[in-house]
Order: sequence, then structure tokens, then C-alpha cells
Amino acid sequence: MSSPKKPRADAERNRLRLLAAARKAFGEGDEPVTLERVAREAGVGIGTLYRHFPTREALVEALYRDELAQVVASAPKLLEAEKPLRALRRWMDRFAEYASTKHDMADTLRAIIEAGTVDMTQVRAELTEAVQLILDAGVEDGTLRADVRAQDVVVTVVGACSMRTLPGGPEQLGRMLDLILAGVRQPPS
Amino acid sequence: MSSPKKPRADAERNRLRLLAAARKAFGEGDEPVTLERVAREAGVGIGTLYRHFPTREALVEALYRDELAQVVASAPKLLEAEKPLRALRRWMDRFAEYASTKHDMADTLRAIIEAGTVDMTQVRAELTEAVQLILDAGVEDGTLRADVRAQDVVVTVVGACSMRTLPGGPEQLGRMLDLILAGVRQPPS
DNA sequence: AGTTGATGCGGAGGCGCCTCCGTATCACCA
DNA sequence: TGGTGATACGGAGGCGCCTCCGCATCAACT
Repeated sequence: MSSPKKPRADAERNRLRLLAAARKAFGEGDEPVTLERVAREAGVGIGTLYRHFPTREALVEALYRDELAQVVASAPKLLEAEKPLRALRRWMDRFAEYASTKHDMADTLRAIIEAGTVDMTQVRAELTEAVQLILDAGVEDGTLRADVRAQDVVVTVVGACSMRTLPGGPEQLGRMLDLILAGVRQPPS
Repeated sequence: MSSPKKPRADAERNRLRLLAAARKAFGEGDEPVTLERVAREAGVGIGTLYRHFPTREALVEALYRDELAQVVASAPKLLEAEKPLRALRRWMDRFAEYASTKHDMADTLRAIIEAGTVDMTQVRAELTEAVQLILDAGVEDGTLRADVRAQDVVVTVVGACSMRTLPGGPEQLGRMLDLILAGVRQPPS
């Protein structure tokens, strides 16, 4: 089931080389990463890069899939340690920090949200699931609204995080997340 | 004051031609607008286009400045007709509708929010001012929170609107705006 | 080992964005 | 009207993205 077709050895080798080269290139602090450069550094033709990763986003997504999975996995943990409301806020922060650190991730996340690709859809589903978990806890607990969809929260948060260089400085993102969080709280009325 | 320098006649003529061509090109329903095409259609070199409008966003912004001004101007009117909470929601809708109709506007708005350019900053300020107006009314009225900055609302809304093709379909944007709106409401507690 | 179809590779080339600068045009003044 | 500096014009060319397809390489079978 897990291997419907046998992959060619050289293909897999190149895939790994590309990921390594990309990791290095995106890791280096300074500036814009050319896909051609990644390919060259991997000792591979540009065509090969595109066959393995049809878009720039696909490459970045593959690069950070693990870390993103960690963010997703942090949701239940936060929920153990904190009350749902606070856990949600923490999770948003974690997500935001991650998205802005690897700032290529911001664009990639946008693409993931918008995309129709299967891979992309999966990541999106994982994120939604993480939020849903916290949301459910908050509903049961009575502190969060029941009529909010996790997907809406995810998309809104991604939208917020994908704005680079906020006019109000770095603290603005935190305030925006607070705003969204407030929208999810159960109003006592 | 308004004319520190006298502009050359041909420059102004070309500027108008470019705007006309752009209006036509962006207006036509179908697909992607090439700046080269705009220039050609205006009977002007590509270099001239870029001198008048240093970036694609600058061109689109010039194109829609009027309509955007109308959106800004609608804030006080909505406020006359409705209570602040409802007025804010209406305004968001108006804005969202506008941003998604001319869907080039979405990217442009993002750029405007992020940009450091003077022109851009002004548009941003206008938007913030419109929201501030409604917010103030809501604070006085007691229905909206006093500790929310208009700028945060604007940026969050723009972030939401700039997500094209939401996974949850077109209605999702409305729900996201509801979410943000809920975050601005004064909690009775 | 040899054959062969399937799979993957490389990079030239097309496209759009944007810059740069030699040339043309304008507006002002004598 | 003619001269002159300032201003604007045009488009070639550089760059990165991405596609396309002829050729190379692989692995499975004999």
C-alpha cells in the first residue's frame, strides 16, 4: 500500500540532494533564494528541480513539513497545560513565530491555503484539525464560542501572519492575534 | 503649493493614456494583465510605463484610488444610518466586495499595507481613519471595545480579503469578517 | 550479459518584470 | 526664431520562473 510503484534510485537521490541544497540556501540568513541556484548547488538541472517540486511552494513545504507537523502536534500538549482559551493563544503565537521566522513560510502557507493540490490540502487539514481540537475543548469548557469554524480561524490567522512588515511594527501581529482570539471567546451575554 | 514644478505636456498625456489602457485591460474579465501589453496598448514604451508607475501596484493603486476613496467615504454615511456595530460590519462588506471584485486590488492592498512609499502610506492612513471613525462611535455607544486599534482591524481585514479562493468557498470570507467583528465587540462581562 | 520499455534528466528557450542609458522632445529665455 | 538645459522617451537586455522534449539512465526480464 505504501509503495504502489517502485521509485528509481537516482530520482530519490536527487530529491534528497535538492532538499539538502534548499535547506542550506533558505537557511542562510541573507537574501533571495533562486531556484536555479538551489538546483546548481544540488548538482542537478533546473528541470529536475521542477519535476520533483512543481512549484516553489512545494519545495518550501517539503522543507518545513516536519516543523509544521510539530506545530500541529503542539496543540494537544498546550491543551494539557493550559485552559483552552490560553492554549489557543499560545498555539497562535507558536504558529506565528514559526511562520515569521522562516519568512518564506508565510507565502507558502498562503499558497497552501489557497491551493487545490492534494499535498497542500493535507497540510491545511492538519492545521484545521489542531485548531478544532482546542476549539472543542473550549466549547465544552464554556469559554469559547461553539459557532466558530476552525477553518475560518486558520485562514484568518494565516492571512494575518502572511502580512510581512506590518506598519505598526512587530508587536502589531500579536495584537491582531488577540483580536482574532477575542472573536472566538464566548460572550457572557 | 500644489505645483512646485511645471510638468511637461507629453508626460501628462502619456500618463493619461497609460491609465486609460490599464483601465481597459484590467476591466476586461479574462486573464492576466501584462504590463507590456498595457504599455503597447497605450502606444508607449515599457520604460515610460515604469517611470510613471514604478511598480505594478502603483499603477493599480492609481487606477482605483477614486473607488477606494468612495469606500473610505462610505464610513460616515453608514454610521448615520446604522448603529456602530452594524455599520462596521457593513463597511467591512463593502470593502471586501470591492477588494474581491477587482481582484488585482487584493494584492495591491497588501502591498499598500506593507509598503513604505508615501503614496501608499496615505491610502493606508485613509483606511485607518475610516475604521477609527466607526470605532470611536462604537466606544462612545458602549458596544465596541475601546482597546482596539483601528490599524490592527484594517490590517487584519486586508489580510483576510487578500486570500483568494478560500477553501471554504466564497461565504467563508463573510464568516471570517464576522469573526473579526466579534473580536471588536465589547464583552458584557 | 543483452534487450527494452519506462522513468528521469538537463538545459535551451519563452515569458514577464524591471533597469538603464543613449536619444528625442519640450519649455523657456534671448 | 534659435539655442540650451532639463525632462521624458523607448526598448534592448538582464534576471528569475517555468515548460518542453530529445536524450540518458535505470531496472526488469531473458
